[in-house]
Amino acid sequence: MKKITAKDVAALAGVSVAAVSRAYRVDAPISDAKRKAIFAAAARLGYISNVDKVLSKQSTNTIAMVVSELRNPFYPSAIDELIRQLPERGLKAIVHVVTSADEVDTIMRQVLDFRTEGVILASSTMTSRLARSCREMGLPAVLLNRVQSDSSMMAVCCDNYSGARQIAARFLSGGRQRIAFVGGRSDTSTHLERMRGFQDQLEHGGQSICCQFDGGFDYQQAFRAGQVLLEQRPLPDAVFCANDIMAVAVLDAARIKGISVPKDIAVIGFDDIPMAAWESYRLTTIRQPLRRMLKQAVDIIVNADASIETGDIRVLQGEMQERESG
Amino acid sequence: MKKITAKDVAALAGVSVAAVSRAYRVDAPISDAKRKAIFAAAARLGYISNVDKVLSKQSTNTIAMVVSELRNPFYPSAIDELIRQLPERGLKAIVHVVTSADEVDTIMRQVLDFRTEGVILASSTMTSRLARSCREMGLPAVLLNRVQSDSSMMAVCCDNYSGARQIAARFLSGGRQRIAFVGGRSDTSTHLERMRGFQDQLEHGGQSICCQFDGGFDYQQAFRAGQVLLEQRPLPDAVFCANDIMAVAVLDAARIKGISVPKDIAVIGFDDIPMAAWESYRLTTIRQPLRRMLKQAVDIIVNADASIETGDIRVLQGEMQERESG
DNA sequence: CAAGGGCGTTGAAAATGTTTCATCCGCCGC
DNA sequence: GCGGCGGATGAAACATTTTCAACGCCCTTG
Repeated sequence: MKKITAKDVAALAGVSVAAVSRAYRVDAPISDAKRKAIFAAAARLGYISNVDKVLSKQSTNTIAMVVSELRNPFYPSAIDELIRQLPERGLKAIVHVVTSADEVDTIMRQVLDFRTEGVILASSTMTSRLARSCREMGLPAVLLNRVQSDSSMMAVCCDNYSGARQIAARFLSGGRQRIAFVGGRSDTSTHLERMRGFQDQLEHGGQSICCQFDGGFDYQQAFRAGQVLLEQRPLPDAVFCANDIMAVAVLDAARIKGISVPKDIAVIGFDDIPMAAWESYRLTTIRQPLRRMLKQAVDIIVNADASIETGDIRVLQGEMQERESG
Repeated sequence: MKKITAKDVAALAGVSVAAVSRAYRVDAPISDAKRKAIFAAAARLGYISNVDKVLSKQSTNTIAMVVSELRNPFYPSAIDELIRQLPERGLKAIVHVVTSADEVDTIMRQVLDFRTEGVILASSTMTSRLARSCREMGLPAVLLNRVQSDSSMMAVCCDNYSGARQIAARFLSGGRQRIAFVGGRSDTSTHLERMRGFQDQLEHGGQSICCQFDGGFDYQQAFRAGQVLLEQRPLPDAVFCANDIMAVAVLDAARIKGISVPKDIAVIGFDDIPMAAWESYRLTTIRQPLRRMLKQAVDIIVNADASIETGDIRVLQGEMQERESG
């Protein structure tokens, strides 16, 4: 197959080669209409401009990570783990922090502008659309702890479902009778899976969630939810919070009300953020195997040529960290 | 002045133009010796390669931020504040997370590879060398909360010295008599300024630090330091921790020992990380004006053309957040 | 030890892309 | 209506990249 050159594009678009060259420069004197026509022709022929060639030859050896919820210490921990692992593989990392106000297109442009070997997507929202865009652009993307219905994606997850079941089992074997749940945002897969696993195991033990609250994966909101929860009568004697930040908030609420943990109420979280081990909290939780998760994520990106077409979802087991809270 | 082309470089280096072209591609078949010779000749003539031209035409509108201590929530908060401010200015952010094990050269290459309008340096170590490299490369750099002896740098700082004096004054006016200090890492300007301000004000009130501990700006280390501190007899009745993470660790240590805060001992931190406001801690601290600090930092970068030569150090006042711990 | 083959490097030349420059064209002010 | 300004354009000059044949080094093998 003959190589596509600017001349071919020019012929198809009915312009000169000079115009094609100009179309790829941001400040060049060329009309928008002509540039659009040239891009259309180039896309149809599969023309790779010189600019693209230069950029693609820049060796990056870099992996991008997209995160959105920096205030949840789980994400800083994940980043930290990533940058610890990369040097020994000869890789570097770059982090894109996005807000929920950002547009998918904006983020994608940013991710693509800074050329990388692949992207680890750990933002809580928009992940599926971002992942699809990456795929269209031929950029390997791995979802971290997000599962999409689209099973052709690549993803690395902690087994949220089974972790939540372990928590329910622990409550049941501890003889807990009135079991509450503080959820995160119901549009996230982590929330859904953790709730489902928790419910399923409770039902398996002949119980069910006695009351449920919305903590929004956020300390402040979960603290208020905890205050309400702890005013329920009869008082729930166990509560599973869908992540550690919310569990910590509930512990704080309990402390203020003088409710004893775990005697009066057991509290268990999920993630095992550094604070869970702190002396003020001693939070029992499911540890997400961050080291292995990020290793797998990087593996997937590095070997992406092989697996880019096939879905590749790896589910790793978390481990219960038994501390004093439940 | 005649434009420098690859032909000139080739002539000076005694090679063909093809070799010059190849020198700028990472995977090109060219010997290291020849590439080095070509780069030397190019540097001498001021030759701008095509690759450089293409890259410099990439419009970035992006600001880089270099951080190193993600486990201290202050830095995630700073990043968060940055990305909140940028969209309305038509800018984006990209974050480089470095470890203390990284080499300055490695980081610089990474920062430069991803072309940006400027860089905000908030890493705790190596900042001065990084800043110098940036200057050499013509990349505007602003130190965030680091001051270098080299006053020609650009920097935005919280007034650590005066904040620490406020804390000492508060201890003095509260009638505290045995006043302790938990320091961070003594090679950082934040540690030094906060200690100096604290000492100066204590001395001004006729007191001095009764005992000092090394908390390494880290929860675990500060927790152990706190345990030792709280076994001193007579027990110190006030302690200033050079940042909030360490203050929180000391509060935890006090809680375990059953020592009452602030009755038996007052604890004050510095930064006002989100956790300081949490119900478990209610930590009195000096709030770093993150919003204004980052606004100033971005201002400096955006207007860098004007001020790049002149040192520009802006010191903003923090504000005491009076909570229950001291 | 010599022949041969593979592999990385090289410069000349061909192919490709970029910039200059003269020109065109539409628009505006006079 | 006319001059002039400024952006857009293509041809051609110029610059860069790629191809290709050849070279030389090194290692294998007879």
